[in-house]
Amino acid sequence: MPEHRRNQPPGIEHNVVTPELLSTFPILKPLPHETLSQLAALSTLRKFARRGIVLNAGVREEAVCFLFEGRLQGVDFTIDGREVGLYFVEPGDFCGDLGLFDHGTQPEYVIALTSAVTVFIPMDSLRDVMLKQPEIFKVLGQRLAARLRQMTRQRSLLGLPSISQRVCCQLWMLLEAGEKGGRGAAIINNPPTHMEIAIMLNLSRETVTRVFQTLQARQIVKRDGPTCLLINDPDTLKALAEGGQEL
Amino acid sequence: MPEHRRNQPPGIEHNVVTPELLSTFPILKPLPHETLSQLAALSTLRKFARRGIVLNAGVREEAVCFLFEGRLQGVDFTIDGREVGLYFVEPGDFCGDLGLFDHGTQPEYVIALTSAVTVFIPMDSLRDVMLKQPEIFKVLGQRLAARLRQMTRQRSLLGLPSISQRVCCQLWMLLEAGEKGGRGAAIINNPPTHMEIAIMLNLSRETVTRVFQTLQARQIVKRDGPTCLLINDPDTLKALAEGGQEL
DNA sequence: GAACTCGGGTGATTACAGTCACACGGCGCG
DNA sequence: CGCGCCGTGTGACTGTAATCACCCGAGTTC
Repeated sequence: MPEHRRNQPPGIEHNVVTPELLSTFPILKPLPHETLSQLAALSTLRKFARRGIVLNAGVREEAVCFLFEGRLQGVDFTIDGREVGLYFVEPGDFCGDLGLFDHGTQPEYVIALTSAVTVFIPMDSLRDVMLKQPEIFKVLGQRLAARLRQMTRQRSLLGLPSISQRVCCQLWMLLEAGEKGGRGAAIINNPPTHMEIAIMLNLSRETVTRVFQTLQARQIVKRDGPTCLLINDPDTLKALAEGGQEL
Repeated sequence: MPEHRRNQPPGIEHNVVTPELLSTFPILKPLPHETLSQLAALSTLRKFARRGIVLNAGVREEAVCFLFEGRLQGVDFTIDGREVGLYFVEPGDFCGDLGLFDHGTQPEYVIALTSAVTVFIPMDSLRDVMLKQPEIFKVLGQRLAARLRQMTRQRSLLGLPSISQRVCCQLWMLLEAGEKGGRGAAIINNPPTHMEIAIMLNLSRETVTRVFQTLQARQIVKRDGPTCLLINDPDTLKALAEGGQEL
């Protein structure tokens, strides 16, 4: 089969994982080409439809999931079936890496928020690589630490008694995570739906909608099509998030 | 100075950190004696009164804190000053280790719930040791993973709509963490105060008290002095925690 | 032993977010 | 095309947990 090198996704169109594809992920980039080739040979490319289940909770997942395209969300379910939003996974990032460290089961579900293209790298192989390459080990440790930091922040969000403050704080965090456009206005691309925000903040969907209504009425944010949320007035949003101002 | 080897705490009475003291911590135990001696020479023994601040949030802590005696709690504060309970630290465990991985600042406060005896080991030295001893690195990674798992569980607790279920779930987790006495009855030693439970569950102290009142009235739990909580009926508690039964 | 603090216990009141019910527009799909 | 789903928008109602105010007893400290 002749290998056409197209512009962006190497190997994608044939559902084949190439070393080049793997090297698009920042964590894997420093690895020698040979190692990448070995990993690539063992890896599988998997596509998911919206709402598809990428990783199952409670089972020992046998692979780490690297996201190439789309957007994933880590979610958990309470005993009574309520959905709880934990974190988002953006392209270039990965999830399901906890087992690398402790051989345990996957603690939470990961689902596709949009249709998504992922690469599954077998956990054992990746662990071998990681233990042999202290650099990778270090970076993975850093990522783990970052996850913990993020969870701690999110947890303290939930402590906020004011509901609108919670929503504004979450918006603010989304803004920080994404590109922070120039002063005076910013954009959140592909913002989470009201429902997705709601489960991250322990709120009902309606409550989130009502907060957004108020924010829009006060011209602080503005919808710009279904894939874009304009933040007209980041300063006020920040003030609201920090409690310096009431909604 | 003649060295008296007393029964339990080696060096404690003189505020000196000995290699023996360090080796009482499971993570450090596998280290060669020489390494322990080097670490011990750099470490300091610090005692804290109840409510004392062990680690500060937002600053780059220069040492990892190992708990020898007492009980610590990781707490965060919301922007409006509300306290949020994150986790407990029991003797033999440690905290403030996140910076080992990413050189970042301490994300949350750690305070002493009781008077406490701790050993502070300089972060740089410990990091050197960890990078040289892959075994230790691995164990530290496991601990980090465990923290993440625990936070995820705790987070899903917060999603429970029923307040009493939340409290029962938390009690159940405390039971699992501690010794699980024989069938039919169990004990939680030094249980958290109502206030401490409340901030972990995003509840008010009064609400926790009321739930406890109901639990006691139904003979499911029973106070046994200020330092001991008897779980008379773990099965019912479990049912309540899992929502199989209403309170 | 008085004066504290701290943990726990209780009632009355009330704000407020959840729930339910329904309506509407866009979009994919048979 | 019509159909149904999904994300959003809105009103009415209501349960419920926070808040406030207070009390009590047990330890500490001076």
